[in-house]
This record gives sequence, C-alpha cells and structure tokens, in this order.
Amino acid sequence: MDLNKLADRLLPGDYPDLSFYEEKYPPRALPKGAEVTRLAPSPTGFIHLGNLFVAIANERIAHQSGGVYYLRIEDTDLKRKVEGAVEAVKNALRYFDIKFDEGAKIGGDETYAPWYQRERAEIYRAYAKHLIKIGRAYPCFCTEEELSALREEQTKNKEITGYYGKYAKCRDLSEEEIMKNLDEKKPFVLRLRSMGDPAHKLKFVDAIKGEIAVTENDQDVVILKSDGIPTYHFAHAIDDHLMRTTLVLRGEEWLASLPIHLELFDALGFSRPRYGHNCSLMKQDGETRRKLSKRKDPELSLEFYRKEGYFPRAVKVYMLTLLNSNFEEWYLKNPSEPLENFKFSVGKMSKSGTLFDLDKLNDISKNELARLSAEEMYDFLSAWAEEYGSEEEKAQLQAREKFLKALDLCMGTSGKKRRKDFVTASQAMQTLSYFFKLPERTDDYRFDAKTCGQIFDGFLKNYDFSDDAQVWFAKVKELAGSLGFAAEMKEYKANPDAFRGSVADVAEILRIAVTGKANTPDLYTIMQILGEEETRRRIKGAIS
RNA sequence: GGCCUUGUGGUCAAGCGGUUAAGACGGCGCCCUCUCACGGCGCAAUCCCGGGUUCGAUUCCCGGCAAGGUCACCA
Repeated sequence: MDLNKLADRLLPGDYPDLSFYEEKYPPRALPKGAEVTRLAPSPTGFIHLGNLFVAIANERIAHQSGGVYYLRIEDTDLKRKVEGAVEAVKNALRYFDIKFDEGAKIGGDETYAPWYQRERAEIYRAYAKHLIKIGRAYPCFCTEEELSALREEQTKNKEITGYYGKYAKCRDLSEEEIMKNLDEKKPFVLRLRSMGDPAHKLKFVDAIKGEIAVTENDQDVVILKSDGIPTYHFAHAIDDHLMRTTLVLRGEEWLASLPIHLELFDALGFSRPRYGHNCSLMKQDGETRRKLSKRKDPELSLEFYRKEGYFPRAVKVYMLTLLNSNFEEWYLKNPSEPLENFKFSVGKMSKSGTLFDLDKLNDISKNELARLSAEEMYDFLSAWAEEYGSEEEKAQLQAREKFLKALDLCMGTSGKKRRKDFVTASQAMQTLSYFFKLPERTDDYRFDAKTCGQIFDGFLKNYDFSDDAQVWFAKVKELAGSLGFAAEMKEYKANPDAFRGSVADVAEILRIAVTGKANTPDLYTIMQILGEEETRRRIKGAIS
C-alpha cells in the first residue's frame, strides 16, 4: 500500500515538515534542573479542589526550580465547553495565589502558544499525517454501534474490551477497501497502530510512586476523532513535547492510560517527560471512602470555599500539608517565613489516597486568621461581603470604627494572648453580629426569672459606663454576693452548697441578656463597644 | 472480570531490620479562668491477615484480603 498516497487522501493539503515544529518550538533556554510544568484543565467551568491540589504542586516545582509554569486549555471536546470557563479557572487560581508564567489568558512568553488545543488542530494533523506515512496510524470506519456491539460481545466472553488484535477490524483493510469507504464518504477516525504486547511488563519510575510496573499497550486507540480533532492522549503527547514540559504531574486516574502515552511518545519519536501521578482527594462515605465527587460533595468545588469565606492562604496551607508530609512540621517551626521558602519535593508526595478532613482545614483556618491584624481581618471580611455578604452584613461593615473594636476584642490583637474565634468570613460575621443587634437567644438562662430580674435591676442600678474593668467587675462581684452568689470562684469551688451559684452564673445571665449567648469574650469590653445606652436597653429588654 | 496503585491510631502521617512506634487534627480529662477562646499538662487509640528470610520483622520476599483507580470518537 502506498502510505504517502493514503496520507494525502486521509488528510489532504500541505503540512509542514515535522522539523518545522521542532524549530518553531525549540527546547527552552532554562538553567539546569529547571522544571517546566503545567496545569491542563478542560474548560468545563468547574474547577475543583483536586485541580487546586495538583496545581499547587506543579506551581511549587516549576518556580522553586527556576522553571516555567503554564496554563493549557484542553478544549478538544466541545460538548464539555462552558462559556467563560477559562476566566473562571484563572480567577479561582489567582484567588488562591497560584501564578502562571504563561498560558491561556495569562500572556507572558508567546513562543509556545497557542494554549488552546482547538487552535492547534493543524499541528496535530501534521503529526497524524506523519504517523500514517510511517504506518503507525490507520483509518477506522467502524460505527459507534459496531463498537458497542463489539464491547458487549467481549464483555460476554469475559475478554478484554477494546480495539486491539483480531478485534481491530479496520487495522488491515486493503487499499481498495479504504478508498471505497472514502469514496462513499464514510466518516472515519484515525487509530494508532499499536505494536505493544500486554505480555510485556516494563518497569517505570514514577516521580511520586517510585518504581511501578507498566503493561505494554496494545489498544489501537483513537488519536484523531472523526471531526479531525485529537483525543486527549494524542494532544497530550504532542503538546507536552512541543511546549517542552519536563514533568507531568497529574492525578492518579491517568495512571491507567500511561502505557498509551508511552507508546505515543515513542511512535512520534519524542523523548518522554517525567511523570508523577498523585493520589486523589477522598471522602468518607458511610463504610467506604471514595473520590470526592462533583455532584455529591459541595466541598469539592472551589466556589464552596470562597462562599464560606475561607481565607485563601488557609486552603493553600492545608493543601501543602497534604501534599508534602514534612511541610506541617516546617511550618510549625517557621511560622513567619514565606511559604515559598519551604523546599517542596515531589518524592515526598503521598502515594495513597488522602481523606479530606474539614476539621483539619478549620484548625488551620483559625490559626491563619489569628495571624491577621484587626485591619487585615476587616479588609478580608469586606472583600468577602462585597461578593457574598447580605445587605445587613455590608451595613455592619460600614461602621468601620466599631467593627475594628469588635475585631480587636475577638482577635485579642491588643492583648497578650491572641484569640482564635474565627474560622471563615461567614462564620465571623455571624459571630460578630451581636455587636450590631441583639440576636435571638441561643442559650437559655439557667436561673428563674425572678433571680434574673434581681440581677438585671441590681446591675443597672450601679452601672456606671465610665468605670474601668476592675471597678466594673468588682461591682458584679458585689452584686453576686448580695444575692447569695459566691463572689469568688475559689470560695464557691470549696463549698458549692453554701451558695446559689457563683459570680460566673451572674456574669452568664448578664452576658446572655446583652449578647444572646452564654459564651463570648470579655463582657465589660463588649458593653464599652455597645455604648451605655444600648447596653442598658438590652438589659432592660431582658426583664420580662 | 483484566490491568495498575495503595494498605501504621477516627483523620493526615513520621519510620526505612533492634524505637517506650514521632508529630499534627479530632476525642476525653485536668489546670488557668466571670463564660468562651487562647495557653499549659495529661489520657485513650495504630503497624490488614498468613507464610517465609533472619538471632530479631511495622520495615525485606511470597501469597491472600481489603480499598481505590481505569478499561470511550471524555478529559
């Protein structure tokens, strides 16, 4: 068979010689050891935690080695394409402080553009034509019905499914048959003529998993779909070669197709990049654990974290602690160093599936927010409210001075000890709400109305807004004593039966009256922030 | 089902032939304390199972088992 003729018939037109592309996209001039990595999402508009997870690893490796990190869009499947998705990806990653050097909607060096696979169709076809000419690709006219019938039969016979060996019907079509099909305008796909043998197992060193066994590929996979657009596998080989990627860090779900990629690189005459397959984020679901799923798990969506108001750095820190097991210890020892100073290593990435732990994230979030000044916290909350806050919350933030005082109290920014009251922006706004209006009581009075009334009356009678904290508390103690409550906790603990309760109970009743809650930071300061009028109004209102 | 990967407390995990088997989160208890938060101290809890190899296996080998991934003209 005249392969050149076949190639011209299948992919008519002039395509540049392959050396053209080699020269157009030359090896990158980078220092020794520099890694070129990428993030290559498909534009579905849904960017999730798993993307962020691998994105951070790729970013760290590129940048700490003095290499390049780029964004490529895998838009070969138009069924999945969503308008504005690329913007969404870019924005989401920027929110979490992941910076690209070049790529789609990024700008930067255009040498290796275009970054959209749809715009690279000519390149793929040129290589596909080459594969036809050297006998490594052939047209397949099988219909989807035929293919699924084949699959069914194979399944029934407990055979391996797919297009391979004797099942590859179109693999050995004669020239006449091919031409006849073409004349009849039958649609076709281009398949790889695989030379692999699954009986051959090869050792392969994965950058994360270490030495693994790979079974040679023997599937004649589709490389060009009937619309002339490449499949992922083919585009991956060509793009990562031409964009001069040195390390392909990707999710573990790709491990199964590694044999295909290996064969493709070899068939195309490309040297292979290194690969690292990282574990996916899992979630406990009843008895078993599974991959985080888009439909069932809102916490998979990055939007979830923005909406809840997680501090972006906290999410990043959590990802880093999952990504590199020694990060946490380093961070504990070097809390004020930039995160970039941590020596990230691919080899330390976890081999096994990691269960996503919201408790752990929350703990990290608390710590991260506790590092902020009141002003920084205010700015963070304002930015969050701008996008996700209610009108009421926005109005509360308008009272900046008062808000800062409340933050100062709740964060302990002017005391010796920092408080860690805040986990997320939405939770913080919720927590702070009693500074602006008396919320519904979340805790009940543990004493009868008469006792409470006595406490309110007694407090109001002696309350002087200009008292300092010591005097104020002395008065509360005095009030407690006069009503048969222990003024000193020590006395109470020594002999609880001798009192109706303690000064703690008295303070609690006042606290609930003023804030609706049994637990808050220092009540004196809260009253100072509220002002005398509001404080009195709330306590009076509590007398029923 | 085939192939691949993984298997240390509830979770994330250190470990790499001999350890009282780190640490962090969570849980529980105590202290501090007007409550909470912070902080301090402490407790409970782990090497998937079975064979080897070895003076000695969490660690090395083999075999099970379990979990996960993947088997498209989706990525």
